[in-house]
Amino acid sequence: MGLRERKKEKTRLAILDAALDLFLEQGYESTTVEQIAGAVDISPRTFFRYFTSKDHLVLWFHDHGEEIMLETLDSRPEDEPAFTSLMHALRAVLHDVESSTPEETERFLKLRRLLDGQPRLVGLSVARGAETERHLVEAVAARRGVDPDEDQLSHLIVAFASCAMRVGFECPRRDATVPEISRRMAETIELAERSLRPGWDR
Amino acid sequence: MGLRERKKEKTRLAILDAALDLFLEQGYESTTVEQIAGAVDISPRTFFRYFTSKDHLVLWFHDHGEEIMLETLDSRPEDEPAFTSLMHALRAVLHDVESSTPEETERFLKLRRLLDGQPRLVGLSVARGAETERHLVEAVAARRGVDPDEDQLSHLIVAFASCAMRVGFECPRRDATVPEISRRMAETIELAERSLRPGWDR
DNA sequence: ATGACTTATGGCACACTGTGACAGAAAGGT
DNA sequence: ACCTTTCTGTCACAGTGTGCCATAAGTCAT
Repeated sequence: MGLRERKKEKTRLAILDAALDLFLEQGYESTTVEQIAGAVDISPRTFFRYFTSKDHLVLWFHDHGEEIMLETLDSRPEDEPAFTSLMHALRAVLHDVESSTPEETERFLKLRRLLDGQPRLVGLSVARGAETERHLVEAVAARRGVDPDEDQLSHLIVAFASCAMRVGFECPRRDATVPEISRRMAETIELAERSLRPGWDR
Repeated sequence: MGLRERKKEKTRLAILDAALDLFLEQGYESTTVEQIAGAVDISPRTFFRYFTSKDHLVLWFHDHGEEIMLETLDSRPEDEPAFTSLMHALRAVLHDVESSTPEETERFLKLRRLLDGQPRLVGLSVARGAETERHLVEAVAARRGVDPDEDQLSHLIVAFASCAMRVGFECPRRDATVPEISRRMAETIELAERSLRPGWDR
């Protein structure tokens, strides 16, 4: 990994950190790209080369999460019920958060604090989740050997799973620590599994 | 209802119709507010007095739907399980679409065609749905006599319900008629109810 | 009708996001 | 050192969305 790439990664994280701090300090809307760029000493134009939009900053976490979910899904046994596999994938994301560096953890918590009670941003996040769902539906349909366009159950399985994820992540309001979030998420997963009829996902 | 209000309503619908047609014709992104305003002979400034944003055009349906759902929820017996009530609320929305005027139906179908396969717009719609969910959670929590901040099950009930709604609405790709959509939605509702353990929503 | 009142509209200036194009700087390879 | 590739800043520009103010249209008296 050359100097170039290392520098880029450093810049990317610097932008992200500066932005999160500014957002938490003065609010998302009232922070401009110009301010963020100023804080890390780059031009606004360059900002848009690192993040395609201001919104993209808030969605940074999703890209990573989606990757982990798809990988985990791939590694689960073929004959495992799809919803169970998805819940494992969800736990894998959680585990990744738990085992990440302090810097990453802090970013994650800052983002959570930022989202908390800001419908506009939660909306963005949910919308991004819908995008992820499309990929998951394809993976699930492939596993079940059906056409994703025709099979409603594949859609429902993924939709229910991402509901559980969303409830688990959003529910714990106020400042929370990673262990607290983790516990809460585990509770939600259990609750979801208890709510569904055994074998519903075939 | 005075002349003023009638005129306003007429303008609002004229804007909506012109916008939907332009969107379907040349795409959402490449249609400007200026064009839409031009098509109905108002100034761009006035456009923003009818719709707070260009995106708002796409969300027009939600406002109505949310209203119906909350009303229906209110009219259901107190002791009915919450998820069942939500499914009834969903059927009420559907019924409203079925029994609306040809103009309204056409708008609905155009909107569906517009959303179809446009992640950006589906995202908007989903994000708006998250907003609705917050209101529904409050209503459901009130019915169940719990604090919405503490009770995960209330969140899960609403989340599952809105999943079912989303799957039902999105799933039928391609041009569809209202009866087809309706049938599909009924299927989804049944599927969702079959998937859940009886009494899970207490 | 005439006038007074309220509300809707248009026009203007403006801030902000996001993009294309180009020139110069930085890094990589030889 | 050189040349190539990639990154960066600057500039110009299109588009969305808002505040402000003057004017036009509607409402409601008398």
